[in-house]
Formats: sequence, structure tokens, C-alpha cells
Amino acid sequence: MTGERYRIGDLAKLTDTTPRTIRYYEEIGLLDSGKRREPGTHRTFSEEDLERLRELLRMRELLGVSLEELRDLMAAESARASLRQEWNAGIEDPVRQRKVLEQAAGHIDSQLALLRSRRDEIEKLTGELEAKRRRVRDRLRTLKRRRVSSAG
Amino acid sequence: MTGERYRIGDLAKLTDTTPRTIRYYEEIGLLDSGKRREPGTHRTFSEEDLERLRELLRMRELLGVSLEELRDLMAAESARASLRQEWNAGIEDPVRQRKVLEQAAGHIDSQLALLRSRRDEIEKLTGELEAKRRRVRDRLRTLKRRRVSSAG
DNA sequence: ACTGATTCTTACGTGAACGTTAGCTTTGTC
DNA sequence: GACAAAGCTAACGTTCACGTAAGAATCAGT
Repeated sequence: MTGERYRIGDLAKLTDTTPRTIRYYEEIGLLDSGKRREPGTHRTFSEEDLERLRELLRMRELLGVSLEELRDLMAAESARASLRQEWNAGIEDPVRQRKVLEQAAGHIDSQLALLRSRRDEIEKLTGELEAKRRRVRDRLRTLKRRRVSSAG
Repeated sequence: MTGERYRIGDLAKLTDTTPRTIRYYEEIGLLDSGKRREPGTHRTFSEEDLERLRELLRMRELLGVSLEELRDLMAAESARASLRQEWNAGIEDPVRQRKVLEQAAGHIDSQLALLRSRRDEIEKLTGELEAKRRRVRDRLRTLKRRRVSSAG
């Protein structure tokens, strides 16, 4: 019922990072795996923790944002996580649920906006580069013709 | 005929950076403005230098690559620049030209490949996020219906 | 030629994101 | 319960990409 539990080294291998990175992310508040840990014991991670870490690394890699920006960006997951916790604890206040869900939706929207603007910039640059490549290829063709005509 | 010449401060304002950054880029070999500079004189930049710097900053911002990777990626511009120099100097060896142009085309292609893969990753993540947003919105709707029916 | 603004080189400082080391404790296995 | 493997905290080290400061030189306008 509780599912598998990963140790920090396993998690590191699964996400292709290092234990140090994971501890650091916890240190700056990107992961809260340490919160419900009994004092004097090792860290343990759930499947959800794994997914969150994967998304963190992906966003970071793709958008090149700082870890601080990332913390704000990923607030949606935290909200959903806290909701799930309350859910599991049996606290089912619909007003509170609405609030959390709306917050999550907002965060997801801002993530989407960022992704879209980034994609647009990339496509613009792609178009410019394609034009540049056409120019280079044109000049290569011109060069070939000239060689042929001078050789003929 | 030689066109305008910018001083480092002007260039910095035009590209929204600082003189320090420009000197640093020259220091690590991203810009070669210092090459043809008379000893004991200030740096001076051409329109082409401006364009190259703009592209550098753009690629860096968009792809989040390190300055070292950027140097390899932008080798196309260097090749084209060297070709133009030879051109202006009257050296018009078609074999050499072909080589340089083909090299430039190759570099542009690798830039394009990187941009495309990046765009694909972004679109994949976008799709996943949109699905997630739909799930959140569905739950919000469910929540609203429940409130209405319990109030009715 | 003077002068104020800009630039020069050299060198040390800085923040982010970890790497590495040291000494100790916890965990899985026989 | 012994023992190796992995994890823990605390602290210092490192790299990248510049920032900042100092003192001298150069440049643009008069």
C-alpha cells in the first residue's frame, strides 16, 4: 500500500544525478523528503518524490532556470502534494480543496506560458538559421557552377 | 566604406550587457575583436561583431549552454568571418572557399539539430503539462457539482 | 594642451550549484 | 553481533561567469 521506498543512492542513479545534489535540493527547499524523517535515520523516497525530482531536472535542463526560479515554478506540485496529504488524513474541506486546486492550475498555466514563449523564441531562431543555411548552400552551388564552366 | 565602429561601452548598451562580459568573451575566445588591435589602443567593434555578440547571447539564453559549448556551436560564424577576410584580401581560391562554406553549413546544421531537439523536448513536456492541467480542471468541475448538489 | 569620460590591464571578490573529504552512524547480510 | 556498504552532517574546495576595485593610459571635445 505504501509502495516502494528508494534510498538516496538508488534515487540518484534513477535520475542520473548524485546524492549530494539531492541533499542540496532538499537543503534549499526544492524537495521536502527530510520533513517526515525520524531523527537519526536515513532518507527515504517515494515514487512521487522520484517523479518530482525527474520533473525538476527536466525543467532545469530544458529552460535553464535557476533553482530559485524553479522552486516558484514547481509550487504546483507542492500544492498538490499537500492536498493529497490532507486528503489521506481525511480532511476533506471543499473550500480548501478548491483553493489548492486553483492554485495548482495557476502554477501549471505559468509553466505552460514559459514553455510556449521559449518554444516561440526557438522557432524564430530556427527560421533565421534556416535562411542562413539556404544562403550558404546557394553560394556553394554558385561555386560549383563556376568551377564547371571554368573547367569546360 | 568601413562602416561604423563601436566602442565597448556602446556595444554593451546595444546588447544589454557590460564591458566586462565582452572582455571576458574575448578572453575565452568567443570574440576575436582583440586580434587586429594596435597595441596600446582601445577595442573597436564592427557591425558584424555586434551581430555575432547578439547571436551568442541569444543562443546562450535560449539553450542554456555553457560558453565552451557555445564556442564550438558558433564556429560557423568564425569560419564565415575568416572567409570574408580572405575574400576582402583578394584571395579567391575556390577550393578553400568550398571547404569553408561546407564547414559553415555543417555547423549551422548542428545548431539546427540542437534547436529542433530542444523544441521537441519542450513540446513533449508541454503536452504532459496540458494533460495535467486538464486533470486539475476536471477535479475542480467535480468539486463544483458536488457543492451545487449538496446545496440544492 | 587640457580635461573629463571612457577604456585599459591586473587581480581579487562573488554567488550558484554542486564536489570532496572527514569522522561517525545506520542498514542490510552472514 | 560483526562487518562492509551506504548514508549522515559539517565544513571546506571548486568551477563558471562574470562583478568590482585600483591605478594607468587613451580618447573626444574644447
